[in-house]
Amino acid sequence: MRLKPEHHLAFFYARTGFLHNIKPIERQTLHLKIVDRLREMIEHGDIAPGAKLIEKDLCESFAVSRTPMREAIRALAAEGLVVLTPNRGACVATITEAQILESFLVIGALEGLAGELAAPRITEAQLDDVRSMHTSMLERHAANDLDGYYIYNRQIHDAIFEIADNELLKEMRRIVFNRTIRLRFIARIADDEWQVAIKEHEEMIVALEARDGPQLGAILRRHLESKRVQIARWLQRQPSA
Amino acid sequence: MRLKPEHHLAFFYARTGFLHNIKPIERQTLHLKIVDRLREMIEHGDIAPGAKLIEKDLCESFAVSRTPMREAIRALAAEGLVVLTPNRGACVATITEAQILESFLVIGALEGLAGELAAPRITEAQLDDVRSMHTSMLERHAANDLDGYYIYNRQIHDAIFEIADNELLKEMRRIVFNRTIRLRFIARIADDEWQVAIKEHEEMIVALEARDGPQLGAILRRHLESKRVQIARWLQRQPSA
DNA sequence: GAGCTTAATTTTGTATACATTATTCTGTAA
DNA sequence: TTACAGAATAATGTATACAAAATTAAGCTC
Repeated sequence: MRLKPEHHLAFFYARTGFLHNIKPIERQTLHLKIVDRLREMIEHGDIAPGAKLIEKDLCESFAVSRTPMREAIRALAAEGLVVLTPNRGACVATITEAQILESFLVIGALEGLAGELAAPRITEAQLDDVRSMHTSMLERHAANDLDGYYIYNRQIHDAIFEIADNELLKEMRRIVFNRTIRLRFIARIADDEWQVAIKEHEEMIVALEARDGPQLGAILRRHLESKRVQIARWLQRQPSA
Repeated sequence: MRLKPEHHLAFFYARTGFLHNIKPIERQTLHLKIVDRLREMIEHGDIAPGAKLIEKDLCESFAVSRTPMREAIRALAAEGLVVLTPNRGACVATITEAQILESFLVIGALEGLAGELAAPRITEAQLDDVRSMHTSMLERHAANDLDGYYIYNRQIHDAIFEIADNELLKEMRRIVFNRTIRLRFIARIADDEWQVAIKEHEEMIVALEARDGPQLGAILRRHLESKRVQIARWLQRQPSA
């Protein structure tokens, strides 16, 4: 049966257990290092959404005591990557279909602003870089290499945020991404949607060359709206669970 | 001498010290309660930007041990309200003029999206509520009551985010506000700017009545841009430090 | 007194111990 | 078997103890 929007995408619920092949962590400011490692593992799906984080297991896996581990978990909870329940510990945050679609609206607003700011500021050198990424992206598309395509696609969007030169804006994007990034490891684009995305990227280059902020902002908002619709369709296609 | 954009608004640097008149904290899930209290104190300016958070002092003030206090500080650091330096503890985050202006750009993007989403969704009952807040706001303006004006102004903007019905969007706004809220306790609006703000609010009501999302979004982006310019002027006017 | 070196103190970072709350297991009754 | 009660276990929550780093103070030279 199909998942309702209010249902979770965490299809399985796993106890953490002892995790193998974990690099040891150097002493001092442990909690920051643990935060990075746990975030990486959560984003990469090594720890499933909804999985409970058992302090003891994680401590043994990382070979640290509970003090820095708890500090790390609290920090991740403040970021929204983990959910705390009093006296019942922490779970990896789950995300509903509705929340995924919500997040694309927010990312659209952020990318739109990034575009508005970036276009008037871009230097010739930066423009060359973006053009080069764009060319590489087209090559990956021609080779039907979706993973490669995504890498360059991501580079272009990252570059726009860099050029926009607004630290808070980048930070907000990072936070939103943190909560939806797992999806990018599974969602595949359809061919016709891919064509549209390419076309929108062409328009972005034109707007950048024209240093037209409002125009680039509008294109990016439209681009993210396309992605949102694409994800919505992909979720529709998913077979159940 | 004037502060350069890269200089901090934290004009004084205070050691925490024992804080008096602190309500005791009930046991269990202490760190969450401490987070709330510390956040409140930081936002209200009871602990100055740049002030170092001495664990021992804070623990004595709140009558808790270092464990939950450290967890709380780590959580606040993840929110960006506090800055950690390895082996040197935590300071209340400072904010530069440039960062303040950056934050208004981001808030503008978020409010713009909120407007786009809210206008097509608003019910007659909700519209009546907003109209009522708007009327109250106008009254406070007529009475030259700036504090009262800000309360209703805030209510209207909150209402638009509520009607937009996007949890992540609200969360992002909360995070951005957390980092700039201290400013709202000091920045005063000039009379002509006040007039402009009122006019923009009138337009917002019209767009809401027309259920015109793009229009409301545009107005809100412009409204926040006005605020940004207003804050920039206010910062210019500040006598030095 | 200024500037440096070094010891004393303070503060942060980590590990462990104890208290409290959840969860699981076991045995019994229907 | 199912349902429940209560004990046993395990997990989280908090406090304290110890280690390492940073800061401050003291002493010394010039």
